[in-house]
Parts: sequence; structure tokens; C-alpha cells
Amino acid sequence: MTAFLHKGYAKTSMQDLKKATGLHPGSIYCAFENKRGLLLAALEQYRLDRTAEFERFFSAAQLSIVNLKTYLDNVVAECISGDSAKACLLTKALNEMAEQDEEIQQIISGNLFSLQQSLAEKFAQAKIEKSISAKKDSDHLARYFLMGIYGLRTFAQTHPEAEVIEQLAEQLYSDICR
Amino acid sequence: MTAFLHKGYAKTSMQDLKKATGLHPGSIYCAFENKRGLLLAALEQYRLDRTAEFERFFSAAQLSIVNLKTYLDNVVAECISGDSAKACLLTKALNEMAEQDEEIQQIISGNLFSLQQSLAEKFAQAKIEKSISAKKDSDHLARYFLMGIYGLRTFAQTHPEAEVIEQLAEQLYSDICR
DNA sequence: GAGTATCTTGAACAAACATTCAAGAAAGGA
DNA sequence: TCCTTTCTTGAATGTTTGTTCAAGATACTC
Repeated sequence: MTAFLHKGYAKTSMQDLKKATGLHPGSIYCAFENKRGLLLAALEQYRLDRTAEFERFFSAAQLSIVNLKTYLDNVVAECISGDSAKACLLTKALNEMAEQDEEIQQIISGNLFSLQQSLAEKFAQAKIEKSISAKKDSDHLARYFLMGIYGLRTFAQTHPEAEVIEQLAEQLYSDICR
Repeated sequence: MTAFLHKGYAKTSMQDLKKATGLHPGSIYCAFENKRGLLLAALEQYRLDRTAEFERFFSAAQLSIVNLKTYLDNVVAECISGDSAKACLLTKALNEMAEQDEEIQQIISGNLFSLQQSLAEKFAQAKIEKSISAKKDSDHLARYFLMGIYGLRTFAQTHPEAEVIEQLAEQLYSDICR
């Protein structure tokens, strides 16, 4: 995962993967069939890691809206860190490969759609808790929230100043709650 | 430009570039030194094209806020088209190369910062024209607008349904004007 | 502890890659 | 028309790439 996050799929060579995994080419091919298979496995592991992380954020005994804010703050922290290991493998791979590999594009889209649906559930909960107006559409809020996160992550790659990213996230949050 | 937009830098081979440019390897190397030089030239051409396009959008005899909306609508149309040739070379290359090539990351960041500043000018104009509250910070508005565009473009790669993208853009616009 | 099964190793492979360059074509000037 | 200069060509070069596989190590069974 970190190798692909750092160099992207195409630029990550088998030697890089050998170094990153500690496995020799033969073992990698035995376990994952080929380089693409390793990417698929990395995407699956990323999905597991991130859904577990998501559950952790939202298992806190707080109002949903508070957990959503904490979740956003964490994204901001990842953006500010400038650490490629904390970037999003899904959007990174989507940007690189969507045009060329339809299966991978669909896997990534599916994962991101799951995240969107999970977020929508949390927004629905926030509506029940009266943190957010009942008039708002949870699905739309989730899409807008996700769009904001995508935007933040891209923006941070050009402008890693903490205050700027924090200010943008704050506006995003208040636009969603308003 | 279109070759790099379609396959990304690493996956675009010299043969692809030969086909795309109609030039033979020798000529390409004579004119651009190497593959990276061709990317630099493509980035420069993209900058020229996009600044010209920007001027065209904002030379319309309309209120600045109207021109901003038209500009956004155009981004939405590009997103919906699903045409890789209409994607943003800057964000695409930024995602792929920022981690590995500092010079290219700085060129791209510089170009995107110019765009941000140009947008800030238009927001300042909109304030003068009373389309937007005088209390708002033009620079912040420009950053938020740009962040929204980044988000839209990424979102559209997973969810190319026109209505969804249009709805997200509409919310972005109204959040900025509010 | 012998024998079977599984896993690991890293050298070897062909294909594809970016890059070079000497030969040839075209253009321009006198 | 001839010479000089500039531009174009595409085969050849040496890497690097992803991939394979037979040999060796390890683990497991009886």
C-alpha cells in the first residue's frame, strides 16, 4: 500500500515491491499472480483498514455530528502531515488508472460509494439527533462532504499550510451544518 | 497534452507520443531534450490555453458573479462529458508526480496558485458589485471555489451522473454566494 | 528420521522502455 | 544548379521492466 501510495502504480517497480514486502518476485507472483494482483490485494487491505478506522471514529459515544467533525479533523491532519503514506489510495489509484482499467475503476468506485453510504447513515442519525435540519437530504450531504474531502486532499498537495486547510475544512463543515 | 491526460505520464510511452505528435523520437528529443521536457512543454501549453480560456470567460459583459457561475458550469460540463481530454492536466500530473519530482510539483502549484489569484480578483470584483457580502474574504472564497472544483472533478470520476454533479456544483455556488 | 508437500529463492527471460545517432531529405542562398 | 544548413528519419543501444522456473530451503507427516 505505501509503495503504491508513494510512487503510484506504474512507477512502482517489482524491485520496489520486493523491498516493500520483503518477498522475492517468485513469491509475489505465487501469491498475487502478477503486479496488478498485488494492487488488487492492496486495495482490499486498504478497504479493510479504512472501514475499521471508520467504525472506530463512529463508535465514540457522541452525537453523530461531533463524530463527523472528528472524522473531518482527521482528514485535515492527514492532509497537513504531507505524508504520502496518509494519502488516499482510492483517489490516487482512481486518478491514475480509471481511464485504462475498468475493473479497477469499478472496484474503487464501489469502495468510495460504500463510504458515501456510511456517511449518509451518519448524517441521517444527525438529523434524528436534531443536529442538522430535517429538510436536508442525507445522501446529498454525504456526497458534498466527500466532495469536500477530495478537494481538500488535492488542495493540500499544492498548499500544505495548516491554517489554510483548516479554514477550508471549517467552512465545509459549517456549510454542511447550516 | 491529450496523451498525458489519457494515460498519465509514466504509462505514456515514447511510441504513444510519436503517434500523438506525429514526430519521430529523434525530433522529439531534439526539440524537448527528453520525455520529461515534453511534459514540461505540455504543461506550459496547457497554462497558455487555460489562461486564454479564463480570459474569455471573464471578458463577458456580465456581473463577475455571473461569469463565475458560467465558469463553474463549464467545469461541470467537462466533468459530465467523461472525456479524458477535458480533464485537468495540472491536478492529474500533480497526483501522479508531486511526490517524486519537486520541480514539476512547484510548476503545477504555481499555475494553480495563479488561477486561485485570478479567481480572487473576480470575487473581489463581485464584492464591489454587491453580489457578495463585503465581509467575505476574496482569497478564501477563491480557495474554497477551487477546492470545490477539485472535489467535483474527482467525484465525477466515480459518479458520472449529470444530475448529481450539477447538484453538488449548485450547492457549492450557493454556499459561496450566501 | 526419512519422505512428502509447501514455500522461498534469485538468476534468467523476453519484451518494452527511453534515448541516441548517423544517414538521408528538405530548404535556403548564391 | 550547387553548396550549405537545418530538419527528419527510424534502426540500434543499453537499461529496465514484469514475469518465469528450476533449484534449494523449510515445514509437516508418519
